[in-house]
Amino acid sequence: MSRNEFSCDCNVIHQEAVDEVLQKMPNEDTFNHLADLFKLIGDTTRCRILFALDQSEMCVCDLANVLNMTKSSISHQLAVLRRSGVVKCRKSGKEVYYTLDDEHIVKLFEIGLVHINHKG
Amino acid sequence: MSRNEFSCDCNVIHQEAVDEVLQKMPNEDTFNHLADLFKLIGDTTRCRILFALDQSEMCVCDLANVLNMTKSSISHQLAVLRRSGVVKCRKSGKEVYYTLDDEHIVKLFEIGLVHINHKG
DNA sequence: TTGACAGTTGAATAATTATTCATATATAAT
DNA sequence: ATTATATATGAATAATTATTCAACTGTCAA
Repeated sequence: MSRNEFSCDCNVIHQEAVDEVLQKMPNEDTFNHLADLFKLIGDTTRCRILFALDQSEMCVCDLANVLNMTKSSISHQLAVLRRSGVVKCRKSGKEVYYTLDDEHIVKLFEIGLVHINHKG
Repeated sequence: MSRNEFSCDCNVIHQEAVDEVLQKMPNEDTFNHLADLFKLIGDTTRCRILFALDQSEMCVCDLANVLNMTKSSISHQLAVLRRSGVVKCRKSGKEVYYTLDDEHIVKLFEIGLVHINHKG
């Protein structure tokens, strides 16, 4: 199936290395999920929302004030984050309160921040 | 400056929480760099290239075969990764060999993989 | 020197997506 | 009931970007 139809336009130069790496490569789904996760936090607005929610539970208006953006923008991004399962919300009166619902996000941020300090 | 011109279209509901979070928020540049880092690895092709290079030094043709994509595609993405300083290359004869040049990338992948296994 | 191969790169195309705008819903207050 | 507020959401717009295609450079071999 996947290995029988070739899209690459060149020959293998180091067959051993290629075979060895091919064996260790995770499947397509894994890479798609991995890329989706990083894509999710690869946006300034979502980064800031998640960072804020890591400090404190917040409603949409508070987030809009912290980020200095419209409620609509924030709400759209919160919907994305909610669909991906990294934040959860509870309703109380007119307001909807959001919290971070994923332990790994903060760890990724920590390593990311170390990375930034190491480079320019 | 940044706090005097308001783009948000609502009032603060919880002033204390907002102030506290605002104090702890990193600056704009930090979030931009952080988002750029995650954007960099938030692409299936680049994920696979980086994963492959973590296993073994490889030339462009080998990578094209491992990923089953054209040399041109791979080369374009390698250029992106090179500009961001996460891979480096050495030339030998006709070939150009790429290696991973960033300790943090692998750590981010590890956490990402744990994340995937925890969720769907 | 000619041809083949490895790799790069600019331009074009296609796809994705963040924000805005307008509107809709639900809750609270008057 | 009516009005104001908090939030959500669909559609449109604008910006970003991954891949393809074509052309180019540099290296090796004959």
